[in-house]
Amino acid sequence: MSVSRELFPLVLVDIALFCVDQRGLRVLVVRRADEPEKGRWALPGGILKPDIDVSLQDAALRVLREKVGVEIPHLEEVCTFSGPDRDARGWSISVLFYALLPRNEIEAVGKKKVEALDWSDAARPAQKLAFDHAAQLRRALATLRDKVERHALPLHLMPEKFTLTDLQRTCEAILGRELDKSVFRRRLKGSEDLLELDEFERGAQRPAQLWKARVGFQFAV
Amino acid sequence: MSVSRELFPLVLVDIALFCVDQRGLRVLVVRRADEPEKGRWALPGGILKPDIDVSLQDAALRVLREKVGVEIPHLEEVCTFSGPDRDARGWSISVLFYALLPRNEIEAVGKKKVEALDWSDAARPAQKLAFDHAAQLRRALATLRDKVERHALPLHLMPEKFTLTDLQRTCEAILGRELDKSVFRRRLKGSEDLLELDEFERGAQRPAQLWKARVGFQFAV
DNA sequence: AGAATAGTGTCTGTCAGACAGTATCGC
DNA sequence: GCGATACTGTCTGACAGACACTATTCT
Repeated sequence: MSVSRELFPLVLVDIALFCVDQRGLRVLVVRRADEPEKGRWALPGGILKPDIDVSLQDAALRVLREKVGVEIPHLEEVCTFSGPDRDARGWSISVLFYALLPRNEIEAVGKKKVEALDWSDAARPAQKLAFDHAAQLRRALATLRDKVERHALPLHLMPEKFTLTDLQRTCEAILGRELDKSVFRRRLKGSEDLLELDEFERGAQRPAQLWKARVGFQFAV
Repeated sequence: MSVSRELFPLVLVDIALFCVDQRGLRVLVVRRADEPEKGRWALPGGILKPDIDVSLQDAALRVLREKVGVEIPHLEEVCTFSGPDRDARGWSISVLFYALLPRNEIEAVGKKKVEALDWSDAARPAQKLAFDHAAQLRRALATLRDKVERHALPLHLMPEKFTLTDLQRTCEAILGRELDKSVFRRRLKGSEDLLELDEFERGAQRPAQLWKARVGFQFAV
């Protein structure tokens, strides 16, 4: 069966892949290898393939696997972007997701890939992004911030074991502001998703207790 | 230009159109006039038409105009539903929106339309809905409730002039629980979006002061 | 007067912010 | 001991819930 191309929009998925490193909250950007906008920086994205994807979320996971080389533990839909002029190929829809990458997997990103990629400042990306990806990034960041602001714990960004100070620094990186230690820890007392370990991280000063996320925890309020 | 149909998913928009009447929060359902699922009840929806729509939101407004016969003041995206099996026509994407219809425009709905439609209980629809529209309705309702729970005022559902008791009943209908009058009114004191009028609604007992929404108010927290 | 609805006042518990204070490490 | 980091205690103000109270109308 063949139909007119003009009757069907191009369907894409784009992903804002966030991580938190020493510099703060970062987002992955890749240099486009193909037209349109070849050579410019953009959020990783790709065309939906109905023959192999079973859902849009599945397509986003595949794109991350193919272009970035990692399995992502957490992916969430943000919203759609659509219209006749946002992509040179014609009427298009982008379904935007955001994903969270654990701190200990940052190094693995892009290992087997040839395309240039960069971890850019999520709030103020150094690169001018292609398409409407600057707006997409703002929306993804706002959605993520809103969730953490509403007291969801971004445990997907943490390694298996972490200290509460680690977790606080991660939240601060997302929100872009400092949190009060006492308030933060008081809130955590009521969390079902945190498990206390009998281990301590020994560093330069007083050892800090280690915690881990409950298996099957939800990134929710 | 012609391309294989299998490479392009069907792109649809569906809308949960809410109103509040004497019975509570209702959602519009229509009886499908065409295959697939002909004769079954569903949320109003339609196929994106890239030749006339300039965005998905625009497509949703057009569908409401065509199938329901009203201009909707407020439309908001909820999320997408996608996959190969949710529609008999093949791999499909539905972008779900919810819309709010002012109390005084309920009567106008479906006047010039032949298709059967019904205002169904939004929390417990009487009809068994086609496709995955039952899940879509649950998501739309959850999104709307979340917003009102977070103290957004559903002014889009109100007529031009209304009493605070009216507004409270509307919030209660959405949330499915009663609110405390004193708490509700205390909150409204700080609202920038409400304007006091020098008019009163005279009813069976003590007259109630009338209010109106600020022009250009946002349905936000 | 009494019922009904509109609108206000007040007590209380919870929780966030602020910040001081204590504990335990390395040096 | 001293600096640094981990962790706790406490005061306060904002606000939500509960509920009693006053105000104004109709019958």
